Parts: sequence; C-alpha cells; structure tokens
Amino acid sequence: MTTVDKALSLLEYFSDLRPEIGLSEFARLSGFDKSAALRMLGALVRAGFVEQDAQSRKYRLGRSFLRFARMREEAFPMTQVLHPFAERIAVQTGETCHIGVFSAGTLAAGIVVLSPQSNRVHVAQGLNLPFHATASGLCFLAFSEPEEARRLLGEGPLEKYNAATMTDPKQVLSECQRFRAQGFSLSAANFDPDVKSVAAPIFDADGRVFATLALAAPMIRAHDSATIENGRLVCAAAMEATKAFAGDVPGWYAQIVTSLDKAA
Amino acid sequence: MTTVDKALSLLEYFSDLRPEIGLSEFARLSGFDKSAALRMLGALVRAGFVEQDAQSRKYRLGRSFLRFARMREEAFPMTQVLHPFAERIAVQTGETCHIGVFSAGTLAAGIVVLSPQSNRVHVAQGLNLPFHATASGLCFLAFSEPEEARRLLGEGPLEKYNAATMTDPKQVLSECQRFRAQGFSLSAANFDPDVKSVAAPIFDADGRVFATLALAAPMIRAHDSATIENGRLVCAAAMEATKAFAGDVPGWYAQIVTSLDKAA
DNA sequence: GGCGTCGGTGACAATAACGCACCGCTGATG
DNA sequence: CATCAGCGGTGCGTTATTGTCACCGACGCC
Repeated sequence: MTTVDKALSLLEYFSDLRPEIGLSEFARLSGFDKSAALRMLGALVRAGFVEQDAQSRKYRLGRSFLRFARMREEAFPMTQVLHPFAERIAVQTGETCHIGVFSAGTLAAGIVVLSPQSNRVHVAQGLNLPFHATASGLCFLAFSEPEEARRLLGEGPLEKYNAATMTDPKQVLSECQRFRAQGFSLSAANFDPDVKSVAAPIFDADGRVFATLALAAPMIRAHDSATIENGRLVCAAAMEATKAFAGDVPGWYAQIVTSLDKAA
Repeated sequence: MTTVDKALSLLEYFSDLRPEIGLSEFARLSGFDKSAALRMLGALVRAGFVEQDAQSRKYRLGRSFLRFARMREEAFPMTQVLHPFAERIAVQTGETCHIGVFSAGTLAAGIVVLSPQSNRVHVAQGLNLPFHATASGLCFLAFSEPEEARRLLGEGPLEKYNAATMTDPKQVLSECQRFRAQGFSLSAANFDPDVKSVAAPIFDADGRVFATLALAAPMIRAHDSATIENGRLVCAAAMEATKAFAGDVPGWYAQIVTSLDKAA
C-alpha cells in the first residue's frame, strides 16, 4: 500500500451520512496516526479534493470533484450514453431501473430512472449496492473474475439486511455461478423485504463488467413470468448498452442472451 | 511537496483537449521518472481516479469522480444554490452569465447560463478562465489576499491572447486594486477581442473569494452605461449568492455594494 | 481546578519513494 | 526485412519521505 493509496483511502470515509469528518475522527476511522492523516489531508486540500470548514475545522469533499467529473463526462460520456437504456427499460416494463457503477471497490447506483407507477421501488441516486444482497451486486460478482469476487466479498459473515439475506460468502458465490450461466442475476428480498430484482452486466472494452443494469419491482407485481421476462429484457438492454459504450460483449455471453431471446 | 501532491498533480494534465495521456507522456509533462509516474498512476487507478484504456494503454479520468461529485453536491449543493442567481442575471440583462469556480489553483466556468439573444457570448462549461485576461480571473485576484494573487500570477510575462491582454503581473495587480475599490472587475477584449465583461466576487464562510459571478456582453452592446449597470447588478447578485451559500460578505464589501446601489 | 478531547506541531527512526538501467513489444522507416 | 525509436512496464540500491510518539494551547464539562 503506497502513501497515495492511503491518502486516497481517506476519501472513502465520506458518505451521504457522514459528509464532514474531523482530523481525529479520520485518524480513528482509518487507523492512521493523526499527524500522518493531517499530512495527507493537507495534500488533498491543496489539490481541492477536500476542503476545511472555517468554523468547525472539519473536512468535507472539495470542489475539484465537480471540475473533474465534468471533464470525465465530456471526454467519456458514460452517464449520457447509458441513461437512455435505463429510461427505455423503465418505460417498457413500468418498473424502476437503475445502473450500478463500480468504482474503487464499491458498486453504487449511478443512474436511476423511477417507475412511472405510483407503487414503485425507490432507489436513491448514489445508493450503495452491497455485493451479496442486491441483484446488481450479485450480477457484478457473477460476471467478475472468481478471484475478484472472493476478494470483494471478504471473509464473511456478511451483513444481514433482513431474513432472506445470504451471509455466507460460499453460498453467495455458488448462487453467482447459477446467475452467470443464466445470463442475469436475481434477488428476492435480500436487501429490501418487498422488492424483487434482476440485473445484467455491462462490459467495458476489456470485456470486464464495470456496471450492471437492474430492474427492481415490488414483490406484489413480481410473478415468476414477469421476472423471467424482465431478466430477458435487462440482458438484451445491457448487451446493447455495452455495444453503445464500445464495450466488448464476451462471445459466450452473447450466446446466452440470444438463446434467451429464442426461448421467448 | 509530498508524494500525494505529486500523484494528484498528475490529474491536472488532463483537459478537454487532452483527455487521454500515456505513461511516457505523463513523465514528460510532469518531469517525474516513468517508474515514479507509473507507481502514482497505479494508486490513482486503484482509487478509481484514473482508468486505463484496454487497447491504447493510455490513461483517462476515472469513474470515482462521478461518485464523489454527486456526494459533494448532495452534502453541499453549491451548483444547485448558485445556478438560480446566474439564471436570473442572464434573463434580467439578456447577456451570458457564468460563475467561475476556483479549485486547486485554477478558475473554471462551473455554471454557465447563455444569453437568450441570438448575438451572444458563448462560454463553454468548464472553460479555463485565465487570471490575468478575464473579468472573472481579475476579480478573483482583486479580492484574494495580495500575496495569493502574486503567487497565482507568477513571474510573468503572461500569455497574450490578443492585443489588449495585459502581460505584466505588476500592471495586472495595480488594475486589481482599482477593481477591489470599485466592487467589481472589468475586462474589455483581454481574452476575446469582441467581448466586454464584468465580474463580482462570491465569498465562502471564511470571507475568502472562491467563485466569481460574471456577465459577458458582445462589445457592440457594451456601452459604458450598460457596463456600469451590469457591474452594479453582478455585485448585488454575487452578494446575495454569498449569503445564500452561508458565506461571509466582508463588511467593507457590503458597504461598496450599497453605495453602488445608492448611486443608481 | 482538573479532566478529556479537539486540531495541530516537531523530530527521530523506519520505510517507501526516486531514478537508473533494462526488458519485450510495436509501428514507422529505409 | 532489418533497424530503430518509442512505447508500457520491471527490479533494485540509494535516499528522501513517512510513521510514530510526545507534546502544545484551546475548548467544553464536571
């Protein structure tokens, strides 16, 4: 672990729930010494990645993120390109669609299009999507390198969000094998007790998953037939999205998707 | 200069014109050794701040910026809060309004509202605003600490964008003194030969400038009387923006603005 | 007053970064 | 087709940076 890794890891302690962090708090959270944390924060402040509140002396995320996010989206319009696919699927199915985007070890809802119906699943922009307890997360694991998947899950036991949440990494990984063969993942009440979701992978130019297209429906509307149909739809849409993004759909995955289409 | 500073400084070489950079190119641009650059880039990749293209092996800005930018804007909705002020002034005056946001040593157009008229000044979102050659930049210098202003200008000579551009830091600083006393800055044909602009400072909770509200008009519409009126308007709007942002307007600045209002 | 915690500083020992030489690969050029 | 320059990337001894600990003044609490 280089010094730069350590410094950048400090940023990961920010969240919607903890938007401001003091020096000692950083030291406690990260396990670094206060003086080391201070030195790193100094560098982050100079680069505009963190700024310090005048009164409270606490630190918060800085303005540079806006600048770089704009540049990134300008040069590489990921959100812009993927949004229409989420939009289309949401309208087509009448369910809430979101795209989970992986970065630095976490999967978060980067794009969200809510269902037009009044009884709908709500997904907050930026919501963290746990790997073991959401269709998106399971999908990401299923289509990652097995080794990577194990690393992301860790040793376990995994956090239990409700009765149906799987907590054993082994069990999660074996489920993932099923999902990989099937082309899409499935999650019923793993995260939210009244929600059933499906998710399909979006690949980058390397042929590696970097995002997942997911559809989340209230349990009451999620009959088996609807779920299977939704699975087929997210697969097709995710594959198109991959292509729109100049990504590389692995041959074996394309085969699965076409065979799903034939079955329908 | 810590290692973290060096690593983060690599990111500054990205721009709209240079969205992808190779390893050797980084080494050349930054003056670091290739192996050092590679190590730093490795850390940046692990944190999701840069990603590497599969084919070209070049590096580009990563997905983490989207995540953090969203979090920052959620916790601290700067863009959201400031946008209405730019909008209002653009409509009120019929000219293009932009807000320059300072971060990590550079001032860039973070918010842009184009004039509704067909003959209008165009400002691109994210455009870099040179300190010595734009009303925004001059305004930022004028209301910064003098020492900071000198540091930002450097030794000179400054880049000449056209005939009217000031290139001597001393001259620029003395102009800035005038602007500071006057409450807003003025720039005629310093950057773009056919544009005349005014800009006023937006202060943070420390009472330090961090952004500038600017109005840019085609020379043909920029009579002296219109320019003075625009100056008054940007001052008033910038002061309101500061307050909306929980910023601290220095007493002496509030006085200048109220005396401008009386004069009108 | 006495205590705990805060943000921040200074200095020395420990460790990670610097910078060089070098590798295999690719694409342009004669 | 051989050459060569440039590319991304590696390995390793030397050297500069970082981790660690003690300590500071300030603030709030009992």
